[in-house]
Amino acid sequence: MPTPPEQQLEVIRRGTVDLISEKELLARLQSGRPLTVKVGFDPTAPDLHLGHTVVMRKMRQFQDLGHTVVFLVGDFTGRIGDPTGRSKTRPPLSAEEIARNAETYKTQAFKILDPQRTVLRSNSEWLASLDGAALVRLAAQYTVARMLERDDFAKRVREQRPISIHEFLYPLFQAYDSVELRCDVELGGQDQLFNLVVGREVMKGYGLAPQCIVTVPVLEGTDAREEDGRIVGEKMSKSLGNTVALEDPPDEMFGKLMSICDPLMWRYYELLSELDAAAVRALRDDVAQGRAHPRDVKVRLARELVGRFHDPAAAAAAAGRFDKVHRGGEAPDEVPVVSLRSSAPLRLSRAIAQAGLAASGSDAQRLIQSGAVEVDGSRVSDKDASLAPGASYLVKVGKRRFARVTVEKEGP
RNA sequence: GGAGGGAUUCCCGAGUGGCCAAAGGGAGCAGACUGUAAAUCUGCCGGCCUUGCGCCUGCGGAGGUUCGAAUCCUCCUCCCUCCA
Repeated sequence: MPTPPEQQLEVIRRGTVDLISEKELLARLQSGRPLTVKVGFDPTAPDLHLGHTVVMRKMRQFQDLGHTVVFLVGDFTGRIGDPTGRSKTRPPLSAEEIARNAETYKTQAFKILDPQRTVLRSNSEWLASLDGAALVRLAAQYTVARMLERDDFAKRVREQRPISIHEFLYPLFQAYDSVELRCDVELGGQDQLFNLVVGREVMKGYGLAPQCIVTVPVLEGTDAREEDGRIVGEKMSKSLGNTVALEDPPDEMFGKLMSICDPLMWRYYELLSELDAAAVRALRDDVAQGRAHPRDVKVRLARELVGRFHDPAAAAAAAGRFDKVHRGGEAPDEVPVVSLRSSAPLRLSRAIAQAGLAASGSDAQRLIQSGAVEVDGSRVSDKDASLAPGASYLVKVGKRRFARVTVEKEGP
């Protein structure tokens, strides 16, 4: 029993930024056939993170409404890199790497997507063999002036910074993917709007009905901060190191989520939580009125997300350990055990470095001098301190790096 | 094809012969404060050890000048801008 088109539109509209256009989309929904919905993913970052899940949840909604989602791995366009002015042409990935990344995508993506309604494709399938004539035809579909409307290009023109010709190919190729797949809808992050619009124009040039466009908000990374009541920060991205990866172990995922600033927590609730808007608003009111502690509300968020990508039991356990280690300052149940050998007293700085708690001996000395090191529960601030052989020590560096260091006597 | 500008420690960016492991900012780490929040303040921020006003590595690459070079000279590599 298919959902009525108007109702489908309602579901699709929820939480989106752009929808071009509702009228066109409604008409396609009314056709009654399953629509082809394309979403592109960069092949160089096989670690999916929470940022990806925003769009993936929207994909899932389409699937639940009976449509087909094409999970398109941009292995060919990945060689170019979406133009940012920074990126260099990337070396093509080997067939093995592509296959491996695709595999990783599959296992991670299906934590959210419905495998039955997902088609996995790679755009090298058709782009790698595109010949000169085809390229000319494609390039003829768009003008330089319109290309320069793109923010990033416009900015570089203004600043007289270089733009390589091949960067123009990225949006064109992405558009060509839509031609090849006869897309009804292309879905992406808000930052993709330009590329998606190019897709519409190019499709028209090929005599196809232009795809509808749906964009969702871009999730800020864990390092985003509040400024003048607004959230300011780069998008979540692996290269910026501000992600919460789906594959992060429970403790790590929990810890990362607890470290976000309060205003960001609401953003995450809005874009990632199962709670509906009203429930989130209620939580927000509770915190504002002092009825709830922000920390507890953040714990709730962290547990929900860890529970979804692992399981509720793991989430509860992670919460417990978090409390013990970070609130109580105790050592976790399992600390790495390191065994070192020495005949004479072993310098503490050296031991810390060898145990992997610091980058180098010099670094360890600095940490000791700044008061970051505890041995068996008491702070050591003498950089020349040493550990006697034949004993075991609990060494703590910083707030949460621990190791059980055993110094074994070494014979002559 | 012609003219000019540039390459500095993780990033940006000072530095035109010794006082430079190299200003300043960012990032990062640590301490204080906390809710392991965030913001703020403070410190650190190449490596090694026999911890010494010690040694080694370091300013695109290779040579050279000099008692001494990130700073001067030569060649090379790469990048950018403008003109055509």
